[in-house]
Amino acid sequence: MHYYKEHARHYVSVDCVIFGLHEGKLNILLIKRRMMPGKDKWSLMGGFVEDDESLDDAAKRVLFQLTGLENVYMDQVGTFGEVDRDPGARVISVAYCALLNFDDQDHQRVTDNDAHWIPLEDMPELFFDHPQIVAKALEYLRQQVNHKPLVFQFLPELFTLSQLQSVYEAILGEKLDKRNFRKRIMEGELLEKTEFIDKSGSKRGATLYKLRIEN
Amino acid sequence: MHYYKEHARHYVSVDCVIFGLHEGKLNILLIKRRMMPGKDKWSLMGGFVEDDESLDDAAKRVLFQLTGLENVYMDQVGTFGEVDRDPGARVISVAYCALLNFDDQDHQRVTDNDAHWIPLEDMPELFFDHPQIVAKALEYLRQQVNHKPLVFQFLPELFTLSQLQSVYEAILGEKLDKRNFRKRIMEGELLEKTEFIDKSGSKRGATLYKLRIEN
DNA sequence: TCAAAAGTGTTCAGGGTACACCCATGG
DNA sequence: CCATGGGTGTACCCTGAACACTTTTGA
Repeated sequence: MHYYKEHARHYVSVDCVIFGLHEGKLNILLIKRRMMPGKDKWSLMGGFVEDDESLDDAAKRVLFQLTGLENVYMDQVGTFGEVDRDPGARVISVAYCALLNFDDQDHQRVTDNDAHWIPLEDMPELFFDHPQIVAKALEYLRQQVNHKPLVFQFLPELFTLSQLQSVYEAILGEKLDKRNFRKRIMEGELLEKTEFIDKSGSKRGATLYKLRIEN
Repeated sequence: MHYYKEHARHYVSVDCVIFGLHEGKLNILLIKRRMMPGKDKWSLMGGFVEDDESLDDAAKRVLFQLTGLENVYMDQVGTFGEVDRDPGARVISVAYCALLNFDDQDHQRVTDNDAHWIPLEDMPELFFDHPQIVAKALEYLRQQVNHKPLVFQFLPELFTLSQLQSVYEAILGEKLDKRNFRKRIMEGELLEKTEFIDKSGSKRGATLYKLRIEN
């Protein structure tokens, strides 16, 4: 069983593109790196994959460290392995995207990690190949949003149709027609009207909906 | 710069799901493993990522070793990192799919590697998590085939519309209507009629087409 | 009473699907 | 002359897009 030993071993990391919706805009959670290489530069939250954890577990751990959240929706979006992508050492990075409800996060943890929510449109310069990683994650999100029920990850359990529409609009970056949107979303039969009314967004009040079957 | 050293390093491999079209069916190139673990079992062709090569380069190298082909269309389809996925050692595997023209391969190399083309529908039991890798690659192929001009990778430079249609049918696993297919494919304006006629498939002969602009 | 968001239907166009026959040729 | 694959057009349906007014109520 000497076969494996002939070969190189590599640092493997996970990098998380964490999406959240804040003030009607799609935001990404970025950190200021506190260590070299890239100290004080903006980057994605990442971490190394250790011996006893799968890639998915590593991604969950990293997300938990930063936000205090578990059971968050995550998907692998690609793996980045250029030899020189990290100037400090050869690191192969598996990128994940995470979708979370902005209000659920543990703000203390986020602050402690020097992390900040940045609207997509104000994206600063990022370290390494992180711009490509973000681009890939965003492409993934936009492509999947019409095929999988991803949008609900951004919302609380109960939500109004207007809120739901604004999530779509934030992700796709375009305004949608209200009547067409409601017709389409209702045909899906994913939603269930509740008895509750949200009066926070309007004087008249809007019906709150929930997902019909959990997930 | 001691930061990296605290962390584990891992074997990283690439595994290639190599698709080709043979006798009207979608085939995958599989090998009988010649070494432990998994000796004499069917598996995908893979190889370890070395220090001086990117993931993409490693995938190209593996494909070249097996088929003698360069400049083959390849895409990354996912990364598999369960701790115990390889019983011999922890190996994180980046999966690629490759699409190639069956007739271009170097048969000698293929034979030397104990590789065999197997129709998708006759897939044998595969080692490790290779069944999931194949499933992911196939899902990717089917999803992308209507968005990217992947199908031409399976064909020679000149091809008939019937050949093109049979590629779609093999990938999607269903028969298509000839008139609708031709109408749709012609509206795309990707194809250019040539002066050449292929008499090998029929007595009447069929017009040969090529891609309008290279790739 | 008015501003601000909620809620609600119809029309039209374009794309996708279903469908059947003649053509050219080699054997 | 006939078997085989090559090549062609039309009718229908359904999905997706455009579009405007009424309702409710807190301030």
